[in-house]
Amino acid sequence: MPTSTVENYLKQILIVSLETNCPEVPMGKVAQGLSVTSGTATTMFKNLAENGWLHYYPRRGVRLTRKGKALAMNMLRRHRLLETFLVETLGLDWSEIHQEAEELEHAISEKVLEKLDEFLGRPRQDPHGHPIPSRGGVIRRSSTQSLLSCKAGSKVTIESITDQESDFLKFARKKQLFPGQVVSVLSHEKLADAITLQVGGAAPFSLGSRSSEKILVQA
Amino acid sequence: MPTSTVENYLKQILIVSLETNCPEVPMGKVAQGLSVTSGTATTMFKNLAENGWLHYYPRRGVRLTRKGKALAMNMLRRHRLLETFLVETLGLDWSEIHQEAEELEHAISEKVLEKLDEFLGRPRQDPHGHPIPSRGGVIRRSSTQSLLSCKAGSKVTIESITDQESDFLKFARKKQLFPGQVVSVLSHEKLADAITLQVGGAAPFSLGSRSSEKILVQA
DNA sequence: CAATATACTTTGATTACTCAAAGTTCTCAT
DNA sequence: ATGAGAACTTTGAGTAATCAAAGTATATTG
Ligand SMILES: [Mn+2]
Ligand SMILES: [Mn+2]
Ligand SMILES: [Mn+2]
Ligand SMILES: [Mn+2]
Repeated sequence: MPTSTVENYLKQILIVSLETNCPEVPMGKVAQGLSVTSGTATTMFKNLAENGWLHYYPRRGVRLTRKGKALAMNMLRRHRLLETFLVETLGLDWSEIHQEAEELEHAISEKVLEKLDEFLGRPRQDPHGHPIPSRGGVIRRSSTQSLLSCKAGSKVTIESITDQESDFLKFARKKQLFPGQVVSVLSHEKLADAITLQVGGAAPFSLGSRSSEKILVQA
Repeated sequence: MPTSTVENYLKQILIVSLETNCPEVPMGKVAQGLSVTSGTATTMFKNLAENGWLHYYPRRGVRLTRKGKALAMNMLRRHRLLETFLVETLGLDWSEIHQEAEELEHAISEKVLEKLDEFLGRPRQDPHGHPIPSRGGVIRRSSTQSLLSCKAGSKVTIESITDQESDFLKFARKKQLFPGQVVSVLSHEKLADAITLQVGGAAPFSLGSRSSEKILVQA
């Protein structure tokens, strides 16, 4: 049985590889995502490789094995189903559910997970708009476009918010930036590093590149 | 923050002290209940004492401090609310929920617990008939009478089943032995170490002392 | 009261993480 | 091509939890 630490590493590796569209993930991204030192992650990588979860190519990165990817997908499924449960059933705010799910995902059994999925009506995305992997480990491909890549004058629909920070999510909700919302891009200044948006009938406002990158959209 | 190991030790100590009606709990009962060696429990006791969770009286036992008892009661509350959720909301069988709750109790936050309690309608007992402590750590006193202490000819109501073993619970359900059921004690042979029961219109059957001790009843 | 059994404690070792700090390799810009 | 900096690895040490086995105190019982 994998420990919860192993589960967290594998899930983080999968998340980075989905984000970058590349199966090989550098050590630094994983260490940063898990808030551990680089030495810790290196040591762990050797361990994970020894146990068949991934291939470790020193100074180049890691790549999940079939077994590692299956576990990582399952963790993503757990995490996102739990987030959905916390919002839909218990009524928690979407800005506070990530940390809760981060713990619960390791404690829930396959049996309870299945019952939960059934209870929720087999949802296909979580409250942040992220796709929920199927029981077999298949996941819908996410959009490759963020608000940052939108031209002035375009009108797009928000697919997901890729930041789990409570403060950012609270801000996003206040500005009506959540999955399903339609956004008009009023201007996009490459040099000023900012875009100006309008959502619904509310007053227009601007986002920097850091923030607009976090919002994935569909043309 | 206490680790989940600390939480398990304190909860186990509380359970034994409630069962025996005595605040001082011997090391052996705790080690056995947690399936660790006696040396491990001794080492842990010194640790728990150093951190103010309990008083340790070498070779006599331990006694929870106010702080330790508060945490232990909270763990019992978590455990029993989770068991209730697993049966009432997700529809798991009462014979399989204990192990699930044993993990989940450490992963759930106070905030989620409160929402869960509200969602469940503030239940006062779990599926095995055990009282659920209030948020303030107050618990209903359990019955002191078990089926073993019942005289032949008496008719009693089952309050709770004090064994969490899946196999025993499956057997109990099959024999209609669960909280709320009315049982007639047909005979009680002290020397043969057995009682004969009848529940509802079903055929009478016998229980040994080991088993009948596990079923608490109200006159 | 002594001998024995029971309950408990101590000791030394192991596992699974973690960090800080020192060392190594690789990349890239001059 | 070289030297500076980034990215990565190694080393040594610490924490929390566990066990087996040896040692000690207390209770039971002949
Ligand atoms: Mn996690
Ligand atoms: Mn999410
Ligand atoms: Mn537990
Ligand atoms: Mn119970």
